[in-house]
Amino acid sequence: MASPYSLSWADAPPYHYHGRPQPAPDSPASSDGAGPRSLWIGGLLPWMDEDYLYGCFTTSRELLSLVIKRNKQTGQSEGFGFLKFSDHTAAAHILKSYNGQKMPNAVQDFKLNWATQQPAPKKLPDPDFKLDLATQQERHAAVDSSSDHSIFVGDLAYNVTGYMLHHVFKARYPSVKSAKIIFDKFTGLSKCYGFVQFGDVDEQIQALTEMNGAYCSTRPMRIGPVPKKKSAYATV
DNA sequence: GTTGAGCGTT
Repeated sequence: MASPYSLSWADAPPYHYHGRPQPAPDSPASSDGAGPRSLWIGGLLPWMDEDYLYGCFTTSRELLSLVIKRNKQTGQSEGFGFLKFSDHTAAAHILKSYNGQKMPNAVQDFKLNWATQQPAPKKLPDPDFKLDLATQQERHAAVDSSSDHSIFVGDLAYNVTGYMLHHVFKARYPSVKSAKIIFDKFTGLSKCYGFVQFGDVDEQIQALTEMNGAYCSTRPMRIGPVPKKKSAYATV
């Protein structure tokens, strides 16, 4: 008999193991390694401390430091932190290979992005600071554009990850850009719903009807339109 | 039954 948990279609992520020793990062021609070197990591659960994160990235010798932001009064993790690497290339590699992959001993995926650089204390901004502004603008643009062509996916099983959801939709709709599961910040458990973002509006509309009732893992999904995100700030 | 998450200290 087949295992009820056969999730072969949501197989292990491709980039998870870095078995080969990597060349020393001491290449003097580091001009091509220029650029941002800090990553932001979010979606952390309260129990995920520095040791846990170091354990996640032991294969990266370019990881210089790691910090989790904590509430100064309570000492509780604020759910995000920063990873600093010795060069841009290493950081970019970690971002690409880890982002969206499943976190060890947790149900959720790594949520990584470029960090906004140090909040420039009381100095005049360097010319390099433009880079940071550009990065920020890119990020905001990405957020803004993420509101279009999304669908709501409910009735998900608890074990469905963003990776699985993405896979199920991407198989039918090539324009799928992203899929995300909403997790409870404190328990880390799935809230059993998520969002899938399409690049093509026609595929979005098709999916609204075609994927309603389709199975992901053990349950039929319920598809719905996404209401406008609460726009706290009017476009005035 | 269900409608979202985001950037630090020296």
